Amino acid sequence: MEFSSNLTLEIFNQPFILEKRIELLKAIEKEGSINKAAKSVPMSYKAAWEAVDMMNNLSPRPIVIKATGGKNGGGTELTDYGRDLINSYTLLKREQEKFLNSMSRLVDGGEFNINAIRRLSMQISARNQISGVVEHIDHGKVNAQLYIKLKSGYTIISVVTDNAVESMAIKVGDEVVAIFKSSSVILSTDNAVGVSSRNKIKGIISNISTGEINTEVTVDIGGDRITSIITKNAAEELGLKTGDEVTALIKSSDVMVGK
Amino acid sequence: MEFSSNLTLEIFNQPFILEKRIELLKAIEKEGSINKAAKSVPMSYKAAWEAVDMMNNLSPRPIVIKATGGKNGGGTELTDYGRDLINSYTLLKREQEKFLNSMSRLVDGGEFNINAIRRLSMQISARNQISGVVEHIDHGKVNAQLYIKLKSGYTIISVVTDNAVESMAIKVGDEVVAIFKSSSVILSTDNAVGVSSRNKIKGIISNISTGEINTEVTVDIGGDRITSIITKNAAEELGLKTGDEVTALIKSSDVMVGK
DNA sequence: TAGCATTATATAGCTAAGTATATAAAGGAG
DNA sequence: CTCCTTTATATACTTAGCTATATAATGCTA
Repeated sequence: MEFSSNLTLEIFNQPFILEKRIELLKAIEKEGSINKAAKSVPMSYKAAWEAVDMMNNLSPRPIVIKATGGKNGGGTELTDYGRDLINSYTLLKREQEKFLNSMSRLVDGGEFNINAIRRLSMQISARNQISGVVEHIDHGKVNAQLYIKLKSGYTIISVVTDNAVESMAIKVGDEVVAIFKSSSVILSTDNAVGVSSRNKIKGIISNISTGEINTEVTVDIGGDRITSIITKNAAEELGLKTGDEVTALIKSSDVMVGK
Repeated sequence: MEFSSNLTLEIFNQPFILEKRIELLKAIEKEGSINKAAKSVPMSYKAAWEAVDMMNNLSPRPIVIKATGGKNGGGTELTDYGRDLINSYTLLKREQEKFLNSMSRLVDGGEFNINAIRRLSMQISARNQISGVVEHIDHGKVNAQLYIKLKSGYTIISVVTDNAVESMAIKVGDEVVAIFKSSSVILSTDNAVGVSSRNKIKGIISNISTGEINTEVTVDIGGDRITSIITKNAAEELGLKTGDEVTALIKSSDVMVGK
């Protein structure tokens, strides 16, 4: 069984953006006129014009600028906002397709139960959720070590059961999310060479928020941010302040993987 | 902005189940005939008959049984499979709506970025994902303690940052998922009264899978199951075997929350 | 000014999908 | 066997949304 769905974006309960209209907008960007765009999609000029007009009216900001008359008789161009809209829609559409695929898989696999489905759209309390690409998998007897390359260049190692790797079908090259609680992150002001934790990530403190007991430290590691919660005392002993270079230490077994 | 979507289930690339048809099936169950059902939806008999016929043809198993002639002229009834289908669809539809709502929220909140959206549909490697209801929240200075009542009767305590509680809008009565890694679960054969961990859950060992280094122990706690990974040595020392009563110990700070 | 390719607008016609309606076939109940 | 209410099937009509097409209006260019 396959699920499908036609993701439409509504404004004032009016269909605003849908698959076909995105195609039209793309064609307009390419062709420079509603006329040619309509032919290339293909659809009638009337339908195309009405679609464009409606979108422009519903949208808080214009999506296209239309010129009637003039050089080459005028033409129609996308605004920056319009281009943003296309990109956003494409992104959301892809994400929704992933969601529907997961649903199909659950139903087909006979694993159908409300709990399995609930997990499909879930927010997680863990503060640190950094996406990266699996660059290597070390299969052990029971556990597997995933090497996740972040866009900041660092590699985070996650230890999960072989079982999990299999059931989530994680392969090298997959984009995954490294998940760990902020309380699992220990900070060090030296290079922490003598510490056993596998993940040692250097960064600059971008924010310190001191509470009565605990202190929340945000470390910028170049593109991504890691949040650590340590006791107020520890923060004071280390003399942490914004701009300092610190090393974030995370036990690889504290890192979970999301896909 | 609002996203909407018309979730259709397809078989052989043919629309199979959609909103309207579910309404029809429900009406058939209630009325006992296509005729009356069509009137109550409302739609024409022809449309109703064709819809039912198509569904029955596409489905791997019949959805309704139709009798022509006989007592009261015959009638149409749902099969158990048909009823399952309605329930499943309703469930999936609700889940999809939740997903779309999350998308709307992300776009409206201006938090729009691919990472935020990726997280919407994510599987997590953590083995233990048990759903329950929040029965109490203890707000501390930095951390909050969530008391999650499982359907097995046990209450799991999770410590997360106040921040997370707020950003996920977790309230008493919400259905949430307690998430923890199997390696965070320690097992004890006595009642572990002298142990500091907040979560002590008694259960019966339903499965033991021994590897070369680690042993995976599944504990049935009455309705839910907890998976623990401990070293092979530890398992042998405790003399664990299927059917034994054990206590699963989980540090409350190792428990994350999903919603 | 005449030419142009476009936007803007109107109108006629087509098509798919539905409604409304009529009619045959079915088969148990009385 | 006749009655009853349904399924099963066919036909004419309606409607929404589209296409196809024609025509004005526009404003730069040569």
